[in-house]
Amino acid sequence: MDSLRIYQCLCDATRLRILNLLLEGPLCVCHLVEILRLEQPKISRHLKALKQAGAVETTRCYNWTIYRMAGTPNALLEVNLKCLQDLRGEERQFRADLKRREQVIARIETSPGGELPEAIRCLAKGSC
Amino acid sequence: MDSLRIYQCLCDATRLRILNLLLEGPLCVCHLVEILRLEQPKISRHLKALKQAGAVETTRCYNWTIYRMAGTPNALLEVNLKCLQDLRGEERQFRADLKRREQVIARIETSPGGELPEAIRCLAKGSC
DNA sequence: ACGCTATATTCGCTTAGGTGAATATTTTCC
DNA sequence: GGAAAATATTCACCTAAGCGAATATAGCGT
Repeated sequence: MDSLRIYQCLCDATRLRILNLLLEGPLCVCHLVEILRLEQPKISRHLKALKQAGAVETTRCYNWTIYRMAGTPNALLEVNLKCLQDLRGEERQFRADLKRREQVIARIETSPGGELPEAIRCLAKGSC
Repeated sequence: MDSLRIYQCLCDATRLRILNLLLEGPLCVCHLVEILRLEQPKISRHLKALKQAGAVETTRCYNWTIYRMAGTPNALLEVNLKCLQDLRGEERQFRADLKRREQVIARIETSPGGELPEAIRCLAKGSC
């Protein structure tokens, strides 16, 4: 059953948190680690599951792997992602994650070039 | 997380099959057993899960327990139920179940009163 | 009250999937 | 080539949840 695969992939709190973040824009793994405050292997594993389900896509930028929402998701998935966006404000955890995301993005953008390599700044500009 | 509970409840093939059937109209457990061709305890267990998730409601009619879709489901659940309805025709298993449902309903309606007690016929008429 | 039918629950087992810890791989930079 | 950073994978363990079989409960008819 096809829809089952979608629900199985939405059926984990960490994956929902990741989707909630990526719906706002692409992120690389290390920033997801920072925002979610979870172990990196854990996040990588869930990212893999999301990718296999066709929810997210990746691009390589230097040695960062940048995750973004997939361009043309399954219809059922798409509906649920829209719901997830509507829930943004209601779920406490989602709000907290988005707040930390803002801080991280702001830091990248205002970084004088020292703290973070130039490469990663393309994220904020959407150039990779 | 609230949405997680919804997805956990949608994340099982048997429960999706049950919802697919109940979206067409109420059914009692013994008819679900007949249509789904699964063991009764298994179905009862999944019905319990669906009830706890607020997806279905029950009424007692003599000694039949009649399950129907809940009147006012959670918004996220509601969206997914609508999707489920749209998928009716596409999922092979859903179609087969609905076909057997038609046969059962027809048999109830045309039964001369002998095969099945009067009580169960209220189902088809929607009077209980 | 008793038996019958419909439904619900319990039990022990099994399996799928999540987890942390450790390690491997890939890429960049010197 | 070698070190370092970012990411991915493997492993053994653990837990949640589904399962079949057996049993319990509940309500109806006689």
